[in-house]
Amino acid sequence: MAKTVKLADVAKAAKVSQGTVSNVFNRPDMVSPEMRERVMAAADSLGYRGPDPRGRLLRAGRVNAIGVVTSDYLRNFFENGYTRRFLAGIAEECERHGAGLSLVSAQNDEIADWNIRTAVVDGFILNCVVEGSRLVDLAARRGLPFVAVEFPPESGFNVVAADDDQGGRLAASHLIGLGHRRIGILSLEFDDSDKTGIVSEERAAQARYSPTRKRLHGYRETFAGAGLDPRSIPIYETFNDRETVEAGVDAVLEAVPGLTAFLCMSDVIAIAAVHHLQARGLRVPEDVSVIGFDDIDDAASLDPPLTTIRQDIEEKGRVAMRKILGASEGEPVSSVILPVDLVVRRSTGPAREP
Amino acid sequence: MAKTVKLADVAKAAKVSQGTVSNVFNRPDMVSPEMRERVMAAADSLGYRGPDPRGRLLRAGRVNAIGVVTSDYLRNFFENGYTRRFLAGIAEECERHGAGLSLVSAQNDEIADWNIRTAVVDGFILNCVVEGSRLVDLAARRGLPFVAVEFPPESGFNVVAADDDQGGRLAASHLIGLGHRRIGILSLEFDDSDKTGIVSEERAAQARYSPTRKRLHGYRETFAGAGLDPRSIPIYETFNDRETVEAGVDAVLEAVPGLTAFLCMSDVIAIAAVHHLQARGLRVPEDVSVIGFDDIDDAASLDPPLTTIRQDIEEKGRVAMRKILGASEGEPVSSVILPVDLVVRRSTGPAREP
DNA sequence: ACCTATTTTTGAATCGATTCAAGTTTGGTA
DNA sequence: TACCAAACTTGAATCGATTCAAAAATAGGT
Repeated sequence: MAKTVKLADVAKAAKVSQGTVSNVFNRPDMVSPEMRERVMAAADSLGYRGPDPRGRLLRAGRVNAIGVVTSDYLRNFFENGYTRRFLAGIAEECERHGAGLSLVSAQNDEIADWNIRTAVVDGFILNCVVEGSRLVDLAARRGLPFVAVEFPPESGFNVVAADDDQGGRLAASHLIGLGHRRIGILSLEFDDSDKTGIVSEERAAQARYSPTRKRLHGYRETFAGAGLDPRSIPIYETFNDRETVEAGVDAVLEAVPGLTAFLCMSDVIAIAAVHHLQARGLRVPEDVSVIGFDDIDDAASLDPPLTTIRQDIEEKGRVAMRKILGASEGEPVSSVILPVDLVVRRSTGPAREP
Repeated sequence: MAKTVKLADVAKAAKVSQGTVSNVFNRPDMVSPEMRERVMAAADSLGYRGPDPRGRLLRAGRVNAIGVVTSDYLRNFFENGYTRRFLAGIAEECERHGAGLSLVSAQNDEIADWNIRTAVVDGFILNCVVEGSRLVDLAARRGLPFVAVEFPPESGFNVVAADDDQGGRLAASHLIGLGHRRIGILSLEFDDSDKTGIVSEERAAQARYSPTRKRLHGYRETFAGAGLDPRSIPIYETFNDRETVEAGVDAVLEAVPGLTAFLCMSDVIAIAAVHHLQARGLRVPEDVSVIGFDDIDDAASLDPPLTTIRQDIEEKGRVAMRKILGASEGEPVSSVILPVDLVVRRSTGPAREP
C-alpha cells in the first residue's frame, strides 16, 4: 500500500466532485443510482473502502465515541466487581446506540491531565466514587460534555448516583432491627489525602467524597433515631482493598469489645471483611454480622451469602450513557438518583448476647 | 464558550508563528524560555489548554490508541472470565506505554464492518478465538496494523496464541494417567455456522477455528498414543455458554454408558459442566472427572477446585499489546506461542470401576 | 568587527474529509 | 414550447493542527 487513496482520488477517477463522493458514502439517497454505481466502481478499482475517520473527525467535529474515566488503574475496569457491572451497563447502551467506547485512565495527576485532554471522544463519563472533583475539573477544562457518576447531585452537573443516604439508612436499620448495638463501620475514602485508619469526629464531618458522606449520613441518622450516639460507633477508613480492610477489622474489633456487626460501605469491603473474620476464627453471622453495599456478583456466592444494599449498577451505567448521549444533543443538565434496596441473605443475624 | 480558541488564535495573540506555538506545546526544549512564557501567557489569557486532538490526528496521522475487537457483545469484555483477564493484561500494557484503549464490537457483519472502518485507532488487537477470519479480513481492509490473537500461527500474520496442541496433550494425558477410557469432549465452536451438537468425524476433520482444531488435535494424538481410537470419543460442539454445555453433558452421558470424564475446551465450559453434573446428582470427581482449559479466576474457587490447563491469559494480552505497538514502529511480522501448564486441583480423580 | 556554527523562528503547504449556497439538470404541467 | 419546482451536482472554504526547509537570530571564537 504505497499511497493512501483519498476521497479526492475517487472523485477524480469518477470525474465527479468530492461532494458527490461524500454524498455517495454518507447520504446515498441524495445521489442518482447511476452516479452511485459510477462512484462505487471508481472506489473499488482504487481500493477505497470509505472515508478516512481522521478527515471526517476534523471537519464534522464528532467521532461518536465516549470516554469512561477512572481514577484507578485501567485493569480495575475488568477486575473490580462493582466497576465491571457498571461498565457492562455502559457497554450495552453503547452498542444499542452504535457509539464507540474508550477507556481513559486518570491514575495520577499527570496522566489524567494528558489523557483527558487528548482522548478523541465526544464526551466523558467520569467514575467519581473517589477523586471526583479532580476528574470534574479536568473534564470541564477540556470543554466537552460529561456525566459525573456518584458526584454530589446538588453540584449542578449532570450526575447519576445511587440513593446513598437511603442505602445507609436501610443498612443501619437492618442491623438495629436485629438487635445490634456494638457496631463498627468500614468506610470508603473520605477525600484524596490517601489516609487510612480510625476516623476522627472532625474528619467524619468533612467527608468530601459524596458516596462516603451520604452513606455515613444515612447510617448516623438511623443510629440517632434509635437512641444510639453516632460518635460511639467507630469508623475505619479503608482504600476499598483487602489490606486496609483487614487492618480495619482488627482495629475496630479492638476498639469495641464485644462488637457484633460491621457496616461496610461496599461489597468489596464486606467480602474482604468476611474472609478476614473467618480467618480469625470468628463465625459470620453467629459471632459477627456483616452487611455490604452494592450487591455485586460475588455477594450472592460468598459463603455465607452477603446481606447487602442493592443498587442496579448496570442501570447506572446505562443511565449515564444515555445522559452523555443526550448532553451531546443539547439536553439540559440534570441529576438522576437511582433507588436502592435491602437484600437480606445470610451474613447478618441476631446480635449475640455479651 | 462561544467560540473555539485555536492554536492560530494563540499565535496571533502572542505575535508568533503557529509553528512556534506548536513547538511550545509539543517540543518545549526547542523554544527559548522567554518565548515559552510569552506563548503560555497568551494561551492562558485566551483559555487555550493545548492542541485539539482532532487537528493533530489529521496532520500527524496517529492517535496513540489501540482498538480491541471482539466478535461478541461488548459487555462480554467485562463478564467472561477469560476475556476479562486478557483485557486486564492489555490494559496494563496500555498504561505502561501511555496508549489509549478503545473497545470495538464486531457482533455482527454490519456492525463489524462499520466499527472497524471508522474506529479512530492506530491498530487493532483481534480476539480471534472464534470468527477470526472475518475480523482479520476487515482489519486488513482497513489498512491498519493488527494482531490476531489465537489465529493460526502459520497464517503469516502477527499472531499471539497459547500452545493449544500441547494443552490438549497435557489434558488428555492427565485423564489417561488416571485410568480414564470412557471420555467425552465438550468443545468450542468449529466454524461460524452456529452449529451445536455431536460432531461428525467429517466435521471434526475440518475445524476452522484454530484453538478448537489444535486442542482437539492434542487430545486425539494422545488418545492414539495410548491405544484409544480417537473416533470412539464423542465431541459435542458448544457455544461456550451454559445452555449448550448442559445439553452437551446430557448428550454425551447418553452416548457413552459409564462415562468417567469430560475434557472441556475452556474453563467456562468446564464450570458449567460441573454445575450441571452436580445438579444431576453426579459427584465430581468421584463419578465423573472434569478438566478445563485456561485457568480463569473462577477455576480455583469452584467446588471442587477445577483441574485445568493453565495459560497466562494476562501475559497474552500484554504480548499482544507489545506486538501491535511494535508493528506501528515497523517491526517485522511474527508469531508468539505462549506455554501452557497442567494445574491439578480436585475436579479430576481416578476412573471408577465400570 | 567578522565569521562560523548552532539555535530559534517562520509560514505556507499539507493532512482528508464535510459543508452548503449556488448552479445545473430533469420531469411535469399549462 | 415555455415555465416552474424538485432533484442532483458542484467546488472552494473550512475544520485545527503539524511539518520541515528556509530564514533569521544568537553565541562563541579569532
